[in-house]
Amino acid sequence: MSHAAPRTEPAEELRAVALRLFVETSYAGASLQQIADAAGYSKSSVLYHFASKEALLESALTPAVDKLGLLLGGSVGRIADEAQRAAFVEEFIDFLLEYKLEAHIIINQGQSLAGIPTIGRAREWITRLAGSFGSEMSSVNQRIRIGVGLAGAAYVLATSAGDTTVHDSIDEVRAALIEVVSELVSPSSVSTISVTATPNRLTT
Amino acid sequence: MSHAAPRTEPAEELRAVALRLFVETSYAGASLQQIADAAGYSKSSVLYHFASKEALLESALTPAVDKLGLLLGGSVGRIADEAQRAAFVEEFIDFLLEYKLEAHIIINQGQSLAGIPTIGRAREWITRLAGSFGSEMSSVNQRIRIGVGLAGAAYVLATSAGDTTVHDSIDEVRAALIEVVSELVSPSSVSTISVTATPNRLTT
DNA sequence: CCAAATCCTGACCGAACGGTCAGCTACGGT
DNA sequence: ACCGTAGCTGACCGTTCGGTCAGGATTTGG
Repeated sequence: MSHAAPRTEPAEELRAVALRLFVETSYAGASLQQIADAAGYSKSSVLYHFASKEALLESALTPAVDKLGLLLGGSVGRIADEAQRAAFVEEFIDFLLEYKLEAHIIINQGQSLAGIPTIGRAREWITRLAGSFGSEMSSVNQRIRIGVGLAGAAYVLATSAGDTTVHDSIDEVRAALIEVVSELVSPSSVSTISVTATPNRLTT
Repeated sequence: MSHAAPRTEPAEELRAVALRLFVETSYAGASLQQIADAAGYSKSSVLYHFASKEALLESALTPAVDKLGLLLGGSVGRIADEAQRAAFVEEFIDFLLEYKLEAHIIINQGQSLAGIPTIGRAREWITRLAGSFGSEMSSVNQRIRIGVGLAGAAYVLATSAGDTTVHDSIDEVRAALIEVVSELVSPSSVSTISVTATPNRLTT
């Protein structure tokens, strides 16, 4: 059955192409025809591999949402601890780095796509995450810090992925994001960041 | 005159409804029929007031983009100064507070709508803004701080507009946003931020 | 060799899209 | 009374949408 792998699996390539187009144009704006053309297949072929446009979206998002559930399900109660929170931020940034496009869709189009099961799951996880942060101190200030940090980080990553410009090293971006989000989430103790902080270093 | 809800001018109400739907669903996802239904008019009536769907979007965004140009055009050179940068952040947050939905569209759908003139103008302004920030110190760290701050602030505002839980006072949100974005943009001088009470109430 | 399964496609469908147009009503100016 | 115009609408047009279906290739197993 699985003798040779001549090229990347069609379903996998379709997922990747669809994900890209769902971010560039929106889910509603990206048509099956565009996805098929971009992947080099016919529209019928797309619907052979995936029962519907919605199924294609779900199939493309499922790995990310599963990992999100794993990440939050395992450490949703331990965010209160100051030290472990830093570790969580690092994990979360890595999650965003791995699933830039998926995160972008969930964040920016999550509201209108809340009816789709996988999206709904993701939104529940995020709500639970926000709740575990807010249970400790639910001041407006704290909530805004968390919102700006997480949404801002996700946006910067997802946009840099689809856009031309920046070709910074991933490690640099990762370190900077971990630093700034840690600073936002835990305002008091910035100094305890174990990541190499490079303040104001010129690249050229 | 025997219509159900409309008290304001038809064109103005159509702009408002369209703006809301363009954010909730995307520009591509919101149809003229939906907009017309939501506003209590027929699709033909929408196209009587606005030449096309694109013209409707432009008409709805123009005030915000004009103000953005005014804001950036007048103060693109003084951002380098540390003290005036704080004032600029305050102005910018007020801009975001006044034009939440418009900012959300420009940020989240700007890439796919770059061909539309008004959107293009807005994106040029933002590029110039980022450039004026980056000219001083273009480290990866700094660029990410700015990106997270501005995008995060805009996202938090735009989402809170269409979402639940609005019991936060506007002034509280404003103060918190100004504080956190100032902290992100000017990492050194965090301690003393004087938030002047500027009336951000303007009838439109 | 044949049958079954896999992959892929063009032709086609009803619905919805953005947009055009002729015509309706209401009303102010003369 | 008349007319012009502003506001609004239903009917209609061509196109594209997501989705169905029958069937052409190609491979595989017996």
